[in-house]
Amino acid sequence: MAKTDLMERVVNLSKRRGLVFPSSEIYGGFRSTWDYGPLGVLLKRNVKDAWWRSMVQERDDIVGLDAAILMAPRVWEASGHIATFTDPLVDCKSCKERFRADQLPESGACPKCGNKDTFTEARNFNLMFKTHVGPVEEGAAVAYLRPETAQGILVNFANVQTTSRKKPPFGIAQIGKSFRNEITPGNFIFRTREFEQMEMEFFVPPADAPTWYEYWCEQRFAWYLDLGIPEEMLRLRPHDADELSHYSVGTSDVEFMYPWGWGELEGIANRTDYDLKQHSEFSGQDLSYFDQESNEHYVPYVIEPAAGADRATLAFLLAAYHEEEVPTADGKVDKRTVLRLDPRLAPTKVAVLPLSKKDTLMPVTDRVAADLRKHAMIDVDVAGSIGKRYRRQDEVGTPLCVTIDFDTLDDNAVTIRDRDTMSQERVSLDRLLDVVRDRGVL
RNA sequence: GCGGACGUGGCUCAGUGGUAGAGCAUCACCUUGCCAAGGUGAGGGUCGCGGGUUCGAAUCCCGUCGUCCGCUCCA
Repeated sequence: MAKTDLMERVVNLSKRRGLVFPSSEIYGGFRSTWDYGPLGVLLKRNVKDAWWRSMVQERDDIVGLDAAILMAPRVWEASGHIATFTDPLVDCKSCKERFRADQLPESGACPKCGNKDTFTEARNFNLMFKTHVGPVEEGAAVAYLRPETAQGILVNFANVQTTSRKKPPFGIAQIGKSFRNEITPGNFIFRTREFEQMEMEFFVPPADAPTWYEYWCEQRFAWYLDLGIPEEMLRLRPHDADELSHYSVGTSDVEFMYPWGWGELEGIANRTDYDLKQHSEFSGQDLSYFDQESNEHYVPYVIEPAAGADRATLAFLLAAYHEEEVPTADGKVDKRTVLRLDPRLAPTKVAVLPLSKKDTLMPVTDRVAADLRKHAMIDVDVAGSIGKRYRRQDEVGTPLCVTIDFDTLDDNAVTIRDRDTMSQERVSLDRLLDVVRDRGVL
């Protein structure tokens, strides 16, 4: 399939099957905003849950946090966001090129048109959303929507460290919304002004920072592989020195082969002790750590894997989308659309399908559904032919279908049908949960 | 922000001045009973939004919002 088509089809499927809708659609939409529908919210939640599980639940050196989106404005002065998030920009009226006003002397005239003094007034592009706290819009009451979740973690370093009794190396993980007034959002949910981040700040002794940086690059790359993204669609790209952020001495991006080319999925940065030192200075609080063994104070270095939940969701969708040809009963070829999502990410885990919606099959259908429901998101579908219902489930990536037929009433068994192989297996209802669990679906 | 293209029912699209159509999808009933699209019927759009021209506009003009592509930008 042509790559340009893939994006179109995934956007189309998202709308058609209730994964992602344009926000405020009945009002004509609102740029850069998207709403996750009934299936989309499940998919995205599964992505976040998988991240949280690997970061927090399955480790004893990382703890969680949920910090406020609104923070003291001084936080952003200390972090450097107020200074570096604002770019005065001008446009050349002749050739339409855009320049940073503070770099005009270097760039001289437009390379294209050669004209001078044809620039528009400098306008400030502040990537932070500004708002006002309290009823009066005064300068003193200004506040910002956080442009990254990281600062909520960094300013809580001492709180978390003392209450959790963790010692470096240890990390704090957080999932939450961030906001950036991007000049050019686009590519569906890839770049939006409101987005959700999955960030973890890992605090380490300064000397160990390079080692941990390498470690997290490998870990994070492996996470995407483990959840089903093909290796050829992933790469780890170290930043050149001139593209490093103001806080970083080393950054690598985990990039995904989107239909429009390689694009960032996650960035792993060595933020050094920049943030903690800045916050120490601006807040007046000591944010160093005292190491009993070496008997010395130090400000930890921070290794930060920062992932985008929306980008990851999009990547998993793109990687999972397949259209394939299957033979029909009468020897012809049929097309089926299937999302080959890892079962851990699939919005619906099991579909319960009575072969007939005649009254005789409904009581047992209800019982099976009630049992499965306690363990996972399921969908009961009684409408249309059984083949049609299989296709419906394939299209949204449901790993398993449990089909109840008239024999079920006699043998107390059902048919389990697999999304990927389309194979079927007869399973006793007594063993149903175990079998579903064995398939990695629970 | 600039340039170009586009915006018709849930989806894909036809319809270029005389009050809107198709396929798919959805729902009901029937049929079928393990891999979609068999039958009958039903619901659903005033053509992104606002304004203008006209006796009359989805169809022309202006504005606006949104989408895509290319720039620009992009911690």
